[in-house]
Amino acid sequence: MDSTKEKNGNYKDDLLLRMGLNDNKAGMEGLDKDKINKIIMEATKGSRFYGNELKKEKQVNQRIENMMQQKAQITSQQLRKAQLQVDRYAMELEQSRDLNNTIVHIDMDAFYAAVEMRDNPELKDKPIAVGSMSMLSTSNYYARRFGVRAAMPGFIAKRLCPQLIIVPPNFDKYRAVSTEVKEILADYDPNFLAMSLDEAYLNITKHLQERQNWPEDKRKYFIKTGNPLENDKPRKEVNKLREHERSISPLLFDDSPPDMQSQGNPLQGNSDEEDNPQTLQNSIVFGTSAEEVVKEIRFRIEQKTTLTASAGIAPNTMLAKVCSDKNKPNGQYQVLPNRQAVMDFIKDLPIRKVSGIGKVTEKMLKALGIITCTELYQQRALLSLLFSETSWHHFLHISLGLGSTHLARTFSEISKAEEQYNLCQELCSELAQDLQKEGLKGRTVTIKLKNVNFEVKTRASTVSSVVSTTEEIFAIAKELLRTEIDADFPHPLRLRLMGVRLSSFPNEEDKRHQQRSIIGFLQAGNQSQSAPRCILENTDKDQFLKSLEMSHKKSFFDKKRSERKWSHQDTFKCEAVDKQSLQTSHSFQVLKKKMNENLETSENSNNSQIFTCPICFREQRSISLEAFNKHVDACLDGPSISGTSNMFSHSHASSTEVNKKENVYPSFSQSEKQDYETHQRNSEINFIELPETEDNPAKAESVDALSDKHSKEECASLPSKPFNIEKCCQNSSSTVSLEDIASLSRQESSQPYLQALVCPVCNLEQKTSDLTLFNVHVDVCLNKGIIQELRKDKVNLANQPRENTKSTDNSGRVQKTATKPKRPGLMTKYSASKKTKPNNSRHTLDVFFK
DNA sequence: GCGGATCAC
DNA sequence: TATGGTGATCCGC
Repeated sequence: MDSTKEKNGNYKDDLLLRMGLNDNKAGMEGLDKDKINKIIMEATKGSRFYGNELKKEKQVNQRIENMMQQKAQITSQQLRKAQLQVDRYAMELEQSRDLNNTIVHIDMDAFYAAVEMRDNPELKDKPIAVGSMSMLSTSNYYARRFGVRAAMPGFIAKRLCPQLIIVPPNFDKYRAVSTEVKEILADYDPNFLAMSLDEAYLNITKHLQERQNWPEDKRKYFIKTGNPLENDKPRKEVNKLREHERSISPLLFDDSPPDMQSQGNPLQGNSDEEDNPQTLQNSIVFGTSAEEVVKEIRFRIEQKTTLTASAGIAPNTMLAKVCSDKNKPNGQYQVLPNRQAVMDFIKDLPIRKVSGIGKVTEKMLKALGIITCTELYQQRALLSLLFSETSWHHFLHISLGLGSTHLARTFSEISKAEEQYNLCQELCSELAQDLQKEGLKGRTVTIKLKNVNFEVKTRASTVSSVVSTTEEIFAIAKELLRTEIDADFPHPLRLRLMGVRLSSFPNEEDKRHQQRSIIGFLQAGNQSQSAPRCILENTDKDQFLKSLEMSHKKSFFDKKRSERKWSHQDTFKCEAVDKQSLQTSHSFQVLKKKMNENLETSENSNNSQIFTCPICFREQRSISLEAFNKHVDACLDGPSISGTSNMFSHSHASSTEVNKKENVYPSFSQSEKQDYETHQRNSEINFIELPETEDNPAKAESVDALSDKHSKEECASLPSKPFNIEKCCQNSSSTVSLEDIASLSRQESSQPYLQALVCPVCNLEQKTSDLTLFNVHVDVCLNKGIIQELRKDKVNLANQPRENTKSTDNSGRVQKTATKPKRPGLMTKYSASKKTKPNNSRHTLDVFFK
């Protein structure tokens, strides 16, 4: 939603600068900036609101003054030290740069206003805003020419534009439209992350991979024509026709830079001839590239809702968000997944464009002469001395063009026995349905439990006769679960994942059938027959992935700390029996087929494969696939849970050290690294940084903060506390000399990929030299397909804080509100401290979406 | 821990 | 006439 932060400056940000503002030419229609500012100031000056704004500004100015004083005291020696420290971290970040994901940010154009205009043709070609005289939520582009913006009070807007029509918000309607859009988005990423009614992130990496093999008719869409039979729909036919015309207009499809096509996207196989949608008479075929996918998404949104969306495509969320703004409205933009493209894009980007940089941060950085990301990077050493670690880490991420490469959703653990039983039952029900579809019955019920520390347990029970109904399966699963709950009593089981599996199918037909599935691969080593499995993760797999990604940078202790904290959210809505679920089901079939193909390939050529067990992360060299599967099953089913856990953690701790080694010896060959890592694994846990970190809570705190910054583009609060250089230097690894760092700096641009590893599951080359990341990939390949496809929205939606929650508290602090819904009567901070009278004309920019 | 500041929508 | 509401994090106290 367009809120206070809008492109050409924003309403509140400029409020205090309006007195002396000058630039800007007059628009064709509407007002020039001078005039706008004048009107706003006249309406504002002298008000209590204005007084408060002045007060707040003073505080910020004071902060800036303090900062400048601190800056004046910094010695050149301090600065040099800081530079080393920061550059070391920058190199770590650079090394972990992940360009393998394709993230899309979708943003509906002037959403509320667009909906109102769509449904009331009289509003077309008129300046409108949604909201009240007290506050506007959004305005259409016509009104924006008069300076009418979101977060502006309606009465001021009226002064700017007397003919402005203010429409009261109709959230039910917006929600309904939003649902329509989200149904489309789910086709491309069932785990998409909705930030509000009009904004969402998608990770289309997987979709792109699958799409490469799609026949044309799967990418073909018919253009809706003005069929009189559809006139019963509320929308006016005239709109449809007009929108249809626009759907294939250059505006929709010619919005990316010309160089985009030629540079090519590594994710796409057969690109060129398909890069432009082929428009036939009444249909349109989209290509297989990311750009084409996003065009398709936007086309479908427009066809379905007659509303337009803008989109950004990039290797991470931070960039994707900025991109979606670039060609707004009704446009898209891509930053190609290579470092140069990212850095070029970032180069002159004003920091204020980045999500998380608000007006205060902007102002403080501006005082240091920092406006663009390049300047942000240039001043990195200084920033590390003036800002908190959390903040400068965040800044460094931004200035390197880094951001989240996956869509983290957060969930709370499930630790109440009752909830666990309920969950279990639901999973059994789900499983029973799947079994029914497949016509299967089995004798062995297995539950899989993963606790908050990622320790995995599987417990199975085999009965004498086959079972298949919810009740039958649950009866067995419940007992297995009860045993586990009882075993930990009085401590609760703190679960983040639960899965139920049925196996031991009686006949060959079932066996053959199952062997063709992904599950067959997973279980082939353990049982001659394999099983459909229904897994629900109460934390998103991506979240898991995030944690693992982070792990190689974090000590054992830090990892454990962050693992402890998972707040709660899931939003993917599974619609009942409609087109949606059919498509989902279809995509599952595709996945299964693909996995099967990969399996065959792997089997044919597995003599020389090196597999990495996704559970213990140990490499299994030169073994057969069957043996590998046996190993995985042993890991999964093995009784030594703590052992598994240790290996898990240990492996990551080792990887951390490997990374350090890489820093020191960047020319390490892959085999040397593997040997090194093996050695580390075989040696004692002395690389787990537990004692050091425990003794040094400040560091633990900081590493957590770092993980926060990795995981999401968070707002950076700006304390005036200087960064403690001594402590930091002390904390840095003593094995890295300054010369090493210097030599590394020189190699900054050298090729980081030493050798490609081949994933044993998807059989695709993973261009990373980082074994941990590779293992993460394998793990995801193994689990994600099943989880994403079979996971249903079991989490009680009523318990969701709200859909656009984007934050996870994995900082180790006590979580206050994330998992439980606020009670309606609760006094909010705002109403308790400031609000003087109830606001009856309440309207918000975002609303719970369920 | 709590409350203020910041940020997002 | 009149300048939102809510959730989240960070940080100072």
